[in-house]
Amino acid sequence: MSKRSYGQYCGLARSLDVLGGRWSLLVVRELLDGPARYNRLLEGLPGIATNLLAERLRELEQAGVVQRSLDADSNSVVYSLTPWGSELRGVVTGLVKWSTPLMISGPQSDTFQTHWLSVALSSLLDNKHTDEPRAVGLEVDGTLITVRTDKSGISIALDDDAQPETVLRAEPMVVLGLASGMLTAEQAIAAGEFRGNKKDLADALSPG
Amino acid sequence: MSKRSYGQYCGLARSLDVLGGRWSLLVVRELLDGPARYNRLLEGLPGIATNLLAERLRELEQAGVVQRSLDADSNSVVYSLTPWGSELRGVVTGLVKWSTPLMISGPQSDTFQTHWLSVALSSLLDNKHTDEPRAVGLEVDGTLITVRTDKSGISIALDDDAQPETVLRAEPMVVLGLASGMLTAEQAIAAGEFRGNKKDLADALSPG
DNA sequence: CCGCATCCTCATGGATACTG
DNA sequence: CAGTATCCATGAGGATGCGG
Repeated sequence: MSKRSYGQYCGLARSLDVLGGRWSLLVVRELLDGPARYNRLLEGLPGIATNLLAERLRELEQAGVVQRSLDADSNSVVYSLTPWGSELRGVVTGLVKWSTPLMISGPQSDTFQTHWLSVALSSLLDNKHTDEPRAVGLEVDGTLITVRTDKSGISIALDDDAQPETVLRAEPMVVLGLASGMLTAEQAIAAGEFRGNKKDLADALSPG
Repeated sequence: MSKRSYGQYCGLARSLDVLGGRWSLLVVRELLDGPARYNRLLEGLPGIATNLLAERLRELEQAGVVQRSLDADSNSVVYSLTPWGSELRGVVTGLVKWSTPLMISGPQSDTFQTHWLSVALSSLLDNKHTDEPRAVGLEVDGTLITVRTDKSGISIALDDDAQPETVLRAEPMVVLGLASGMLTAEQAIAAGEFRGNKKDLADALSPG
């Protein structure tokens, strides 16, 4: 029991032996957005100490959650999730959904990064679908998020070059409130500046 | 940021602000089996320090995950999950499923308690159903677990007074291997002692 | 007994400096 | 850029005490 394990033959305990360390699941969250280099992870995890990130990456690699590879072009280390690690998406999604009450209230001083919203939106809207395909833009914190819905489901894209007709400029909390169903479309619209078609926006973001 | 928060406006980070502390999710696991008193929780969480359990219970209560009530009969404190706390079942289930590779191999020295198996079996078999209702018994570590399947789904019961026709006596790993599909029915049967109908057992525990 | 609170020790985490 | 080394602060673990 050197590396402080719970020492229990229980699925949850063994999962937490791997993922329960501080920052571990947040590292997984970053990598769910795709492979990333060390410094990119540092930026996405404000507050983490450099030694801790290195340690967590080593632990997760040894456990088989993360794999490191060498990018041929830049000749630098790239981290990504293994197939088994990618299966954590459902758990992360579940926690994001569960957190909705914590997002509506709570401290305003927390830092915010736009790509975190893409995880949250994927989670909250994951059973959303519409007969007519739509592409709606959200301008949050200077970044455009494109939400596409069709009958097969939804997809979230950051840094997309598409120019959707409808664009909402709003605060993260308003977007989350609308997506989680805790704000009505009218309340959300009243809280933001808009260009384009407001109804499209409400349709795209109201949970199915 | 007094009580070490991640300080991120992100659903996963805020969930972990509440649940990420050591032992926190294991406390939730214990309470998913039903309300419990302090000493019962201590027994179910071997290795936890008494002050830590008290602290975690206070934190979880303040966050709205756990509620404490006073049992009228025994005049003692009883802990249970709030409705919001109960919504963590899906997350716990997801982690238990994800942990399967960790359960097949790994240290044999870990402690084991039968009621942990009931969480795991509920998770692994949750989409199981059969046209003809069955009740199959598993004798593990001296305790009888009854697995009932019908067309509406499955239910797991501990300390049941029912006497199912089929009873398996097997090691936890064998039960989990069969339930997760990592062991075939033949391999599982070869590894255990049996009374009754082996086929019923394999049918009941093979994932649908 | 039950439900904690206190005290003490040591492992872990956090901040910063530094290096190939 | 991708980490390692170092040092200090904090939290976990274990024993014990204590009122109800």
